[in-house]
Amino acid sequence: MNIEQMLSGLNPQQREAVTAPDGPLLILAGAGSGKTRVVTCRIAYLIAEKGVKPWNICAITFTNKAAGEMRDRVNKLVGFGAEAINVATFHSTCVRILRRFIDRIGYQNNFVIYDTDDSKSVVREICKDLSVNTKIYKERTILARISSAKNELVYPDQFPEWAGNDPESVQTAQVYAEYQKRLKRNNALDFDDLIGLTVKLFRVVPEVLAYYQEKFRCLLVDEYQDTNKAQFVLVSLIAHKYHNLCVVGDDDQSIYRFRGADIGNILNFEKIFPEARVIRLEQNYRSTQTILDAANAVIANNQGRKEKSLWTDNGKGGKVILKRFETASQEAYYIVEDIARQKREGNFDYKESAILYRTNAQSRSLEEQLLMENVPYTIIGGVNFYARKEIKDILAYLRTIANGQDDLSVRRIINIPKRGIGETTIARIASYASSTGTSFFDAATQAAVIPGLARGSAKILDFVYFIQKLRRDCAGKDAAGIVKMVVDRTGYVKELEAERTDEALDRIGNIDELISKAAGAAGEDPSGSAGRSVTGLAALNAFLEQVALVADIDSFSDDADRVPLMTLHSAKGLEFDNVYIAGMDEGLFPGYRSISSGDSADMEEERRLCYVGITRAKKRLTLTSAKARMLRGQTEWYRVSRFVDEIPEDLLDDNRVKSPVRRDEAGKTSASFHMLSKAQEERKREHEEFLEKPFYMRSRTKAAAQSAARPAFGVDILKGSAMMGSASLAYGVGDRVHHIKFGDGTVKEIADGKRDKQVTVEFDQYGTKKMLAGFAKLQKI
DNA sequence: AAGTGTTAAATTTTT
DNA sequence: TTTAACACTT
Repeated sequence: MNIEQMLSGLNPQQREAVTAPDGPLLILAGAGSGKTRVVTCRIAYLIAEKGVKPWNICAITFTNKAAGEMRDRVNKLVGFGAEAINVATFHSTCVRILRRFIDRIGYQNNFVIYDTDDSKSVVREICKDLSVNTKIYKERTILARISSAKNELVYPDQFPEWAGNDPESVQTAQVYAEYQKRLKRNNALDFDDLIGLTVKLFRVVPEVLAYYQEKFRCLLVDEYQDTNKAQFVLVSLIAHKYHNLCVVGDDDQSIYRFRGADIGNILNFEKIFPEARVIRLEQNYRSTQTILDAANAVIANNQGRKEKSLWTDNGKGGKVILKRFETASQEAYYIVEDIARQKREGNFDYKESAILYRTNAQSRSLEEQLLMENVPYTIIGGVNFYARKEIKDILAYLRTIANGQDDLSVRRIINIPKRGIGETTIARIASYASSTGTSFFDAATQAAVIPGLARGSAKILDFVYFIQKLRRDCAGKDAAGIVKMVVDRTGYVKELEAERTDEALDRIGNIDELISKAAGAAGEDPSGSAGRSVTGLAALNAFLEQVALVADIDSFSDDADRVPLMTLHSAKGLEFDNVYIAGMDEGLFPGYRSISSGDSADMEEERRLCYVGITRAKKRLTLTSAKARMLRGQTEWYRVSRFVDEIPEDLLDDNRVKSPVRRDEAGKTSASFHMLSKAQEERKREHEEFLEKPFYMRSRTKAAAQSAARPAFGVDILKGSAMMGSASLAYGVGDRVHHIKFGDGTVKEIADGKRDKQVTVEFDQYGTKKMLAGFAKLQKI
């Protein structure tokens, strides 16, 4: 594409950013301001106008998805030579560097990558071995502290000084040191090591650094607001020679502080690079002005930020819709109904209507409702695909085949499927391994000579031979073929099939997916020499490499017309015509932790998350809230989120009823509310007064919590609106009924549901629908 | 060693 | 509510 043409399609600020001369450049890109476009155009500009060689450009993102998108767009823009540009995530860029040079700092180049689960197992083991009291010092906490130390480039020897000498830190220091030793022994790196050890490599081996300073002469970093200290240092080191560092980000969208992201990196960019040029992109091409105004109003309540204000020349658009419900299921019902209606009326496809929420737990009630109404959906996130048990089992096999040094994987599968190898046997092998200084697998090879294993050694050797045979038989197979072989020969799927449960079927489905992912990865040689398909252990290694660094969001595509459900975090970087943010409740969003932490930085991060959510919407935004919802089995009560109050009223289409008598969504069925006896009314009032105080401010003694939920109305009144209606259904199977939206129909079935009766009606116009009696508002005709 | 049952415990967000 | 860790039984 012609560069003149390309530039003429940009607004002045964008053009300035694209054509800015060499030197540090900070692009403050508000939500929807065409950030990716600017980055890709700049890359094209550098190549075409500045004579920069494609292989001297390195563009770094956080997710594979972002990298993939950037890759596609760069390819289109640059054409010849584009494939030589490094477009990759922080982690995969580091892996590539380490695969090549990590032996310079005493590691092996064929290391494996541990995920958080693996790390946790290692920590658990260490705690056992060092007899750490995990009642006081939780494994999770220890792991979190190790991780944040690594994010700050604090290595084990520096940890005591860094952390202090309170008992917990002393304990953590020991675990950290041992953890690092074991990882090394297992030839493994965790996620944080990928960054941290690359930095170490650069610091310890100057010629390697010098090599990359030359190679990545032009460095571009996306989502810079999410970088942590280690990533900052990494980038600074590489950019130190040429200062050609272009960072793009939005401090208002920094939402990963909890895992070490340091918003200071972007806020202080100009202090660190005094010659930096700063360009603000404030024109938004995504949303309506009303949505932007709402977002601006919310984020304005944050202190530590770069002042900026988004605007658009899109129209004003409709107001932000705000709905308040009694319960989470009513909230879900409304959202699903509304999505269905938008689809019916031809306003928005399912895939254009996204449901966002703060916590994954909230997806449940929404999912139930979507199922009930037969609305297709996809949930993004939750348990990472590669964290699922069955997938981890298969992967452990693959790792064992690829590299017997990874004790964790070997031990994971040594008794899967059951081979009669128990804990004591494993412990014997482990101690033999550590006394002889070999890996667990190598020790197992010697089972015959391990003291105390006389009887069990045959089983061990069977396992060893099994693995060795698998290893030999990899020859000539591609990754998918190898996965298939493992699945077949272990009998993994067969075993699941025998279970005959839904869950087992699910797992089989996941394994099939793994195989097709492997098939998709086939032939893709990560070192670049495309075209030649790889087989055998090389193919296996390539696949394992790919698999280690993927997130769920990476595989999200909007091919199928399904309603996407995801957390606000996952939604960052995406956009939808019609967005619902569910659970706008104080205590849920913002979460009670950030309310009670006393650290305003926590609240500001929540607010940024809210800002991210609002700015996902292009045309229509709905915020919903519920008075009460179930949280781990208990009903908790919420008032409306403060973020809602931060939106000016004139931007809101607000259904919060101001009149004293509340009519809930169920309309007539909630007449039950008005049939309470005087005494009951009184108790309900008392209860509500008590509950004025949100749950997270009440004393948390068990007794108090129980008496709060039980003696007064609590749960009953919640379920009541639905249940009381169903206790006396005015219709039965075979009756003709009328529905306010679907018109007339015949009742086909009435089934007892969890909360309510589920009525199946065959409507004359709209076909068969299943609905909850309490909400359906069916009238006998 | 494997299966069963009990208890406790925990819940943000994920490259 | 759901999950994981632990103890106990067979």
